[in-house]
Amino acid sequence: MFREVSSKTNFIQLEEDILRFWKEHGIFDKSIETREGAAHYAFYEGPPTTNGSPGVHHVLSRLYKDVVCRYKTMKGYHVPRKAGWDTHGLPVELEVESSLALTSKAQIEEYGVARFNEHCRQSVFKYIKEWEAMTERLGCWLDMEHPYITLDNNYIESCWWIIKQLWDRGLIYQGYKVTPHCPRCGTSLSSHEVALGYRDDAEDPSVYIKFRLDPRSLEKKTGLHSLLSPSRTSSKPVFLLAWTTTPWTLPGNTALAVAPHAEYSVMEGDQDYLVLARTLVDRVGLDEYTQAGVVLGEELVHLEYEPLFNPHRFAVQRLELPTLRAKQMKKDLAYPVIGADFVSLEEGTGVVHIAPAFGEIDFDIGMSSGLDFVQPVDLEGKVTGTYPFASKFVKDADPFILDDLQSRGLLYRSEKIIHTYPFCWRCDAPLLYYAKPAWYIKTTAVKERLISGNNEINWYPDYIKHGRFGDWLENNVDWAFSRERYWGTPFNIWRCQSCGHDECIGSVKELCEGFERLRQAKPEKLAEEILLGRPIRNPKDLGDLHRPSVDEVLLLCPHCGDIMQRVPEVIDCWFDSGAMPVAQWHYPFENKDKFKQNFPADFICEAVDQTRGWFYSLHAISTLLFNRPCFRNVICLGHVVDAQGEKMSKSKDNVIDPWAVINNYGADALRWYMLVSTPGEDNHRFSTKILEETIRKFFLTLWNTYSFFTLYANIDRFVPQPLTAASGQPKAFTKLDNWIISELNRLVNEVSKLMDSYNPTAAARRIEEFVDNLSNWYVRRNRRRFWKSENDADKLAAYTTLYQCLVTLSHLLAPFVPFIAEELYQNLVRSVDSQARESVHLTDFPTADESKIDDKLNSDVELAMKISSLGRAARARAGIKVRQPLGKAIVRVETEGEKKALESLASEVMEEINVKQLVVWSRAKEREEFPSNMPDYSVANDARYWVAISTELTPELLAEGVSRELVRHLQNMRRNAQFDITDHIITYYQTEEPFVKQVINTFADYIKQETLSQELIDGLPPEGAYDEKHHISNSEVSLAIKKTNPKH
RNA sequence: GGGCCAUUAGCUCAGUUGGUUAGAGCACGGUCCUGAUAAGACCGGGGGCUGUGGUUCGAGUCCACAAUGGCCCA
Repeated sequence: MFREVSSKTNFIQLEEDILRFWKEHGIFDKSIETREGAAHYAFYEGPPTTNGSPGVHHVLSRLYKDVVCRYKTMKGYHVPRKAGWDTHGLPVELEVESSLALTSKAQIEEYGVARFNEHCRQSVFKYIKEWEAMTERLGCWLDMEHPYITLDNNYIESCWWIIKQLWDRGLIYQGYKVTPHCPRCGTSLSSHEVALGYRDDAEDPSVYIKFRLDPRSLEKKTGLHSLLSPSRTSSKPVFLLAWTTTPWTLPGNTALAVAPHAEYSVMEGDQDYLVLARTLVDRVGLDEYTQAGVVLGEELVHLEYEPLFNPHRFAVQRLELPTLRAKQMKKDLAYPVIGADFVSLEEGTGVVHIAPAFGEIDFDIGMSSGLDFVQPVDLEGKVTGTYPFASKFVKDADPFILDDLQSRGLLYRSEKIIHTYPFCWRCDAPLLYYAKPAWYIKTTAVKERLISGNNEINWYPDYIKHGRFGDWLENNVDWAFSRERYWGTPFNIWRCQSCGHDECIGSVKELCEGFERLRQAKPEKLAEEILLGRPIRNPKDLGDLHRPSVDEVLLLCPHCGDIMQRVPEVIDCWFDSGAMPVAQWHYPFENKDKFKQNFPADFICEAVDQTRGWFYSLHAISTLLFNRPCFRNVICLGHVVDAQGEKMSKSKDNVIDPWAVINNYGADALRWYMLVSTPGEDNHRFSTKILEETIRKFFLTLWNTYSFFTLYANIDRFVPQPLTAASGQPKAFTKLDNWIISELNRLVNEVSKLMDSYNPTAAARRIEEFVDNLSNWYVRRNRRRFWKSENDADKLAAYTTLYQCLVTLSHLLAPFVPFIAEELYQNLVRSVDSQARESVHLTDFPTADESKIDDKLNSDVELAMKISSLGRAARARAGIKVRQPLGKAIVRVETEGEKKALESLASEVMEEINVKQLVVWSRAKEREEFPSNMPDYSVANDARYWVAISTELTPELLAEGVSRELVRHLQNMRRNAQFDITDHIITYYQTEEPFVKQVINTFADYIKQETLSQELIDGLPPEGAYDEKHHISNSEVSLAIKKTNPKH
């Protein structure tokens, strides 16, 4: 016996029970252990950043990972799933900063790095708990008992090892990186944060600055020289006119850029010449000037001009790029004019002011052209040096700078402009693009291998491979992977205080040895440091490798014997996560076998924003270390957006809490909805309305089929037997039995194929289609076989068929909706077979029995459905209820084959459209045209088929119609009276209409059988009977029913 | 500003290598069926495939440009 299944069920309760079952019996562990020794399928978990509670938009990737891994497990693979948590980085720091109400790096240092980092650690673990709870409740199986956590010492040590490998190969160097910098918070912002703070109504100066060309360099250049010679007697100075909205960057100017192929006008005024792009003269509006001539931009290149502010005069260093060595003091300094293709001729003057200390393009061109690097601003945004406007905040310095230039006649014009400018999303300070020291990994050294390795990866969808990801690799630049922050993997470089020598430390052991050498070689140095009040730490006592304690470890410089201390940076958290193939196993310090077994990954899956994030950091590190890609298959998902297609964000207040959804609708419903509604790579619009639709359409249909089965199977005490041997009478199987089994096996094939090509959406949609067919065609057409009273071979065949479908479905559904699949399996399989595996998730994925697939039968039934559909349309057109039997239907099909097919299924079609006779013509043989206006027939057609239904109502047909009418009323009454489905009754009727009485007599057997009536009594019902009055055949009929005791 | 993706009915989505009348579900109106179903069937209204050009005998499918949205990068 099966457990009784109500047609209405509480899915939430069901899921919680199953979660308990899995936990109590360790089903997840078993699903992995039982596959030990089988082919290994390596999965890498992309670690979620644990800086906040999981939202419904985080559910999607968890889901896809789970579905694929569950599928592969059922396919016989050994699929361990180590969880991982990304615990470092700015996102975590920001979360903690806001909780502690800290707003700048200075405040963090004042608060104490040790305490601050401790908060980060706490915060991370708090969110990990939430993630664990949600992951588990969703039914996503992941080994969260043994996760890798990027903050673990072992994890950090593996990262150190990687960096050391690269360091030894000369792939790590220090350079500068221009980042959007918040001067108040003292920190760089990620591009995402920058995007949060754009304002399009920022007011800034819009100023035109005159740069005086060095007369000595003018002598050399013939083009300009000859142009100017007639009036050179008056020795008017020549200026290049440049435009800027950031006057405060002018002290950092070290070059001017022009477009080599553009024309520049030389404009003559009373006092001077101004040079600017010809096409921009009118826009700038040089009314008091006249054009003296035109030169090409390239003729200006290599001219030199006088700096506005010679850094040497204001106690600011002038460095040489790319070496960053300080340059000699020079009084008559001159900077070069250079040619560059980025010079805009749309706005400004066509002469661009270049300050390599500010702006990425400026810095890049500084590096490639060997310009000077002058940094007159500190990290708080204050002007340094001895300028008249020194120590002012840059924006406040602007007017003073302009006054200064004005007084020297170097300001041509000063206006205001409203434009878009980024501000800090937290503190509103204007962001400064600022060149800061940074450490780089020379990924460009392996660029070709990065690209060729990408070709070995299967991307889903495939266009990412040569699109977003491929493009990114083609434009590869070195990876700036250091951060001037606190909570992260400490960068394992120690630098000598005296000679500047750098040493990379590759393990904790090396660190200890280095310290030991210092202690033995220079005990007096150490003592000195301690005397100076400096905390010194022996790495042996280092409980935790994070800042600030790791900063207190000093080492001995092998070159000069002085003390080395760690550089202040921590590592980009993307490096952490990209290191996981190695670091999750603490490789190479332990687990060499585990690493080997799991590298490279067979499968990873994340959202599309990871192309430049985790997908890249994995690929880059793997290529650098092992010269090969580290994942074979990758699903790249779209994002979850709200019902309007807008991004979910706290500020828009459209974030959906997954718990609210799960507690309302259940995890399976959420899973199925997210899988089916939208293909993985598209954006997922999240709508609870459509989620509800999914439940109605799929879950309730499936559930009711299941509930229908258990209801009748229990009544008939059905015992499942192998399909082929249903009571030894395979002939008992009907065409429809064979058909649904054929469809089932086809489904198994298709689902496997789609899952093998990493397409759960298409697979799930196929299942949905099958369930629809099963419920709304197979079960509906075969209902009578289940509820008839004979327990014969035909009935057994029907049970066996439906049972087989449901059981197979439970296996097919297991990866997608693990809860309901388990419920089906436990009740349908485990309850009758104690030898069966403990859980559906420990079973094998079904394989199709090819011999059961009958394509001909599939298309035949499809034709029968089509014809039935047209038949119903024809009836509806005539306005005759389906319940009213009609005499004859004439069908015209195209081919003889179709004719035969339809005739073989004639009984199904006749029953479906309720006619007594079906005549089939094929146009191929019976050539005559199908009569389009047959009297007494109602016709419906589509492009290929015609169906005509006789509308003639004979007294016999009418009588039968009335009998069915009576049956329907009695059935409804049984339901209204809340009789049990198996209750037997006595039926009473009273009517004045002799026709109705006659019908009841004629169809007594039929009525009794359908309504489980033992007797049909013409007369008053006894006390306690349930009665209703109905209009049948234009007369009033009183009906009453009363339960009897069942005979047995 | 650049790159990638998407845009098909009010909503969510299918539409194979370009080929007769562009489909389904939900929603809406009507009719019907039903002792498994919160379901289902039939009819109907509602798109001419975001727009504009092109290639072609033929374009929702191919190409170009544009608009809108999403993502990434500036």
